[in-house]
Amino acid sequence: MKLLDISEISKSTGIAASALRHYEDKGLITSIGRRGMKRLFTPEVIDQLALINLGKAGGFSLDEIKAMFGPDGRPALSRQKLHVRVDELDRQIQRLSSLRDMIRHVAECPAPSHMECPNFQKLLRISSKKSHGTSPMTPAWSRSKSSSPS
Amino acid sequence: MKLLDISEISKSTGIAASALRHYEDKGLITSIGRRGMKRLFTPEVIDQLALINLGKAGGFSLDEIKAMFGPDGRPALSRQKLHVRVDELDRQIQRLSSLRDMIRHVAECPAPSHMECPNFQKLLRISSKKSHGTSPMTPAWSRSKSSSPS
DNA sequence: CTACAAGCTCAAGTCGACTTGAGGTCAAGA
DNA sequence: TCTTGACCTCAAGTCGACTTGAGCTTGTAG
Repeated sequence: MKLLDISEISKSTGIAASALRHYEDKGLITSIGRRGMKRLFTPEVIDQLALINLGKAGGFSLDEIKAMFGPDGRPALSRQKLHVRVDELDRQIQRLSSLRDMIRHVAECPAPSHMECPNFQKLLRISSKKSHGTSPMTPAWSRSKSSSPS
Repeated sequence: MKLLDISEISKSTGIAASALRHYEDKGLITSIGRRGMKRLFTPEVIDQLALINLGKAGGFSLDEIKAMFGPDGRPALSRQKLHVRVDELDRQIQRLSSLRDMIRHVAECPAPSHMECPNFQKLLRISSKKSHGTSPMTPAWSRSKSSSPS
């Protein structure tokens, strides 16, 4: 089984070496040794990193991701808590769908100010209701860099 | 039309007064005047705040939200750009759905380490493929405080 | 009239997830 | 053997979205 050094991992995942070190510091991934001073990883970490990316895309913090599927591959959370996550995600998906519908509406509605459009108002009210379910979730997967098509 | 002061807005929306000031500083909402030194808002801002919350839930930065539906209610982005947002949201929804399925799987699969479960592997590969579409989106609506049911 | 709770401003701090920089180490090729 | 370039560590910096704190102002209840 070929062992990979940090730059190979970085190249094949697109994740910066500094970030990989950071992940190791935080215990999300593990290097299985060193060649000289350089870290060596098994190809397996590539999958783990895919999982980490997915978790991040889902808005979970590194600590949470670690708790859900640790570097050893064993979930450190109870079934119960995982199901809570699942429900949170379902709500989040609902919210995103609402938002998408509203943005689509904004893009298409000819009203000068969308706040005056009864249709828009309706969408807004609906989405407000929905979020009043159970969750105090206050997310924002901040895009910091990248994206932003001028 | 009754004018509201900052604490009334705060109470009815659950958003901290400091955050409301922050939003005004950034130009997301506008107070229509002062009573003495105290800001006065029209009830309309409550809707705007609902919209802001939705945008945040969608992972947009305050600047982006401002660009999409400004404090005056006029979208400052072209239809084109809004549609790009819509597509981004669709992809994000896909990602979240994948993640939800995987977490659900982790919660239910009896395998000692989910990475060894072919089923899980499959889910992971599928979700990796999907995100290789068009987007460089690297989100994470960090939960910082709140939530975390012990 | 005076006290006070509630607001205000402005600067500085916080939190998570990294990035950047300075200075050190080492395996491998010329 | 010497050089080099890839990697290392550790501390400090950055970014967004607020929060906190210090010190000031003011409408209103007593």
